[in-house]
Amino acid sequence: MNFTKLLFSWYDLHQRDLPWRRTKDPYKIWISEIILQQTRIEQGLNYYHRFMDRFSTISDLAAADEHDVLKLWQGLGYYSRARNLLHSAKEIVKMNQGLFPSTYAEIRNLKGIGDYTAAAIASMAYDMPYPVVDGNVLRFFSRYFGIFESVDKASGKKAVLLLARGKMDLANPGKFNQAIMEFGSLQCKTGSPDCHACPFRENCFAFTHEKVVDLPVKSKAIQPRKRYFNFLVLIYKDPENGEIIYLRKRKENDIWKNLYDFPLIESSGPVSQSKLIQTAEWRNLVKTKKAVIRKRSKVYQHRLTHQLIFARFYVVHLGKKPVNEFTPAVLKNLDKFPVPRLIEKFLSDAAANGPNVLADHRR
DNA sequence: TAAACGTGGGA
DNA sequence: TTCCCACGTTT
Repeated sequence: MNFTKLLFSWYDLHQRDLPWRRTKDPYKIWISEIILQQTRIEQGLNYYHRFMDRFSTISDLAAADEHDVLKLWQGLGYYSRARNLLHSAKEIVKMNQGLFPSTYAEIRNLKGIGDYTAAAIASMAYDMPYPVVDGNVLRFFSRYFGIFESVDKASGKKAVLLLARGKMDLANPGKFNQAIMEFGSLQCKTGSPDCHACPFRENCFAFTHEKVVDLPVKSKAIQPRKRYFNFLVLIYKDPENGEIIYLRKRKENDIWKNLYDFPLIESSGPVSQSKLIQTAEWRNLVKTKKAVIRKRSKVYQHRLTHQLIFARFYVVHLGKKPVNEFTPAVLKNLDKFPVPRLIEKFLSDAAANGPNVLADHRR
């Protein structure tokens, strides 16, 4: 049996029924691919449904506020994916009257769409023979062909891409691509691949040479940078509106761009409370003498790929209305703002731990 | 081209 | 609990 036949008979038995597999709509495939890029299917599924309910067409998305797109994306991480989706939707409306482009080159040109996603959309929506090379395909083919170059380097990926082109079923590019990724994901797994029941075992280099555990080869992980965040959760009890909390929109080219957190004093190492309140930054943020530190949180550790963040939250009740550049929000509207997981976690802890420290009980 | 970009599953 | 790792694109 040839490669495609083996693959398809495996796929016909094992494929999962997922909404984006039942459509040829390039918009739906696009959205699902972007969500699934760095996200597991189980988690991505919910986001996909919510996204489609909220933005059912490209024009709907193009007309959205970035704030709302980020809010919908909250918790998924890699927020540039959401910003790029919006950017490209606007581009499609402007350049192509809202019609999704239909050539590989045009698709590939959209912001947020790289080699993998362009191939996925072109093959699944239009049945064009562009092989997808995602993490699953890299793993499977590096084992199957015995590729010992690092698959997270350009040369290793290129080698796999060339071999994938040779295997591609030109009659069914969409099905071939879905099948090969599903195979890598479910059968040729990272940890303990099910070689015993694998239809390709006889021709698999790694299996026949006992190199399954050695492949694929990856470059070594990088050391995360340590950062120390001292957040100031400034609360002012407004006579009319109740507690106001001050949020900061992150603008710089840094993590969580365009999401919200709190006024922040970043330090080069851990800082004690007594040292912190002596700093110029603290005095600049807490201008009034009538301020009370209501709570100092535990240190939250938040690990990103390249950063290890140690965060502490100081809940400060201000005695008088502050004048500052931050975004005021009443407590009940807090959940309208897109925030990173770290902030979400702090807020839910604050709400869960007895009397809400964010509420001002003084009279 | 190497580094940046987040989160969560699972060991 | 902590640690390690997976997942594509951009710059």
